[in-house]
Amino acid sequence: MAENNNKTGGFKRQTITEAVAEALREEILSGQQKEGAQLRQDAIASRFNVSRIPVREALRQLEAEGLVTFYAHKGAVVSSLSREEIRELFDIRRLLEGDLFARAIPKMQKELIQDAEDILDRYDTALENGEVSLWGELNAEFHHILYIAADRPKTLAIVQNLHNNIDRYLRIQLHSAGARKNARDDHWGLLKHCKEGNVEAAIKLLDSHIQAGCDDLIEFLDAQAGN
Amino acid sequence: MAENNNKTGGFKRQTITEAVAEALREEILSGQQKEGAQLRQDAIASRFNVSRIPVREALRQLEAEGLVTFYAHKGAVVSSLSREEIRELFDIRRLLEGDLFARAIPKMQKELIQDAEDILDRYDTALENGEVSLWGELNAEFHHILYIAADRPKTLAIVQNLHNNIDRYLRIQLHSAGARKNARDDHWGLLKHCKEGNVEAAIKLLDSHIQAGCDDLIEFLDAQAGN
DNA sequence: CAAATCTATATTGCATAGAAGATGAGATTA
DNA sequence: TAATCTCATCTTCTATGCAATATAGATTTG
Repeated sequence: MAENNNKTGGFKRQTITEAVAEALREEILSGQQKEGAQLRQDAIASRFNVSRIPVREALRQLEAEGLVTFYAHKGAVVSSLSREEIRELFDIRRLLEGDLFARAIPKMQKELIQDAEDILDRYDTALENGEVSLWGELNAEFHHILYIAADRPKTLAIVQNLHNNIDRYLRIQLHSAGARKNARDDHWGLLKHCKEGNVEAAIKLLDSHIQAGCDDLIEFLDAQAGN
Repeated sequence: MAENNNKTGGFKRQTITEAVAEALREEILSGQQKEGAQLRQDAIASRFNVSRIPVREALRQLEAEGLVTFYAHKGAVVSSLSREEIRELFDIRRLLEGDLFARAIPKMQKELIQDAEDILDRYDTALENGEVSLWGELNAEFHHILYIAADRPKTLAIVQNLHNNIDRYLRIQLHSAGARKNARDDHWGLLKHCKEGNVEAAIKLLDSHIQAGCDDLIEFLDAQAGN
């Protein structure tokens, strides 16, 4: 607990509440805490060597983000999404990310496209080496860099939250090699359209890319539920 | 849908945290707590006759909703939005509400349209009688009923949150009689398109309706800042 | 007189503890 | 046997208190 002790020169002071929120969020996103799991406050508190108060505050924040659900006097559990809700979140993504992408493409600088290219290269090597956790990170990083030039912080925050609510399901689906390869091809295609400034083609591809991801995921979940 | 009529003493049907969150949210939405206002925990706690713990948890939730901002060791203040952020939120509304509306119109039942009509009638009388607070409520109720048939809870929740972030600015603008009358005409037009099942015209009108609201608001804010 | 430093006070952040509500196993009854 | 009740136990929920931090005014210093 001595790592928080930045008395001099500490620009960013983090309270315990925020640190716990971040840690728990990461655990949920990574699937370490699975959907429906009970989040017992004193267990979490003793795991982080803090009291239950900052744990509770962190859980309230995650509740507002949609990642956990509170039941009065029964505690918090990791939220779960129905098929319909998953589809709905993907539909919202198509709308918002399409808008972001269309706004971003005309404003992209060369170096930004270069950065995106670097990410895709690393993505490809991660794919070959089967580094699953890296794959997810780079995928998120790539999509993020595509939208950053749009300069739309509020939209980006919503999109980020949508990803936070979906990612733990997507992570399950990473086992589908076919989906990964399709995603890779799509990504290079998206980048090509960016370079050429072809907004219409780019958006169309993004739309089908997200839709395909959704369909793959649902199919995977159904298959998993059926076995 | 928040009828909270127990002002003195104990909150009963919820946890105190949730009750405080609801009450504070309402105060911010209504403009009773203005943007930039310091939300001192002790003052709020003693005002509701509770301790600071549920107050802090409520504030964390409102933070995640975007209504307040925490500064470590300095406390929470009511969030404020720049012109650009306001515009952005309205743009997101156009996207999401357009989608909701398009999905809802084909599924609307007669009685639902009747309910919407009733709301508009009450809206008109409220307009004539100058009942400002009622106006805002009915406006929200009308828009909500237009989207409910879409059966898209996640989208609706996001839209609801967008409204929560915008409404206190809109409420300032209610003084513009012209805007109110334009809104009324738009609303009747929207309902007419619903009855006729004319999705395309309905969406187009909704889009310009929201856009006009945004333009009016920005203009109003600029004029107010300039005086 | 201005700038820096110190001190007092107010406010937040967190821990501890006890009250309130939920859960489940064993006892009791029909 | 089956259903219901009771009680012990666990967990959450909230209050209280203390420590850490920020802020403003007073004091000192150059």
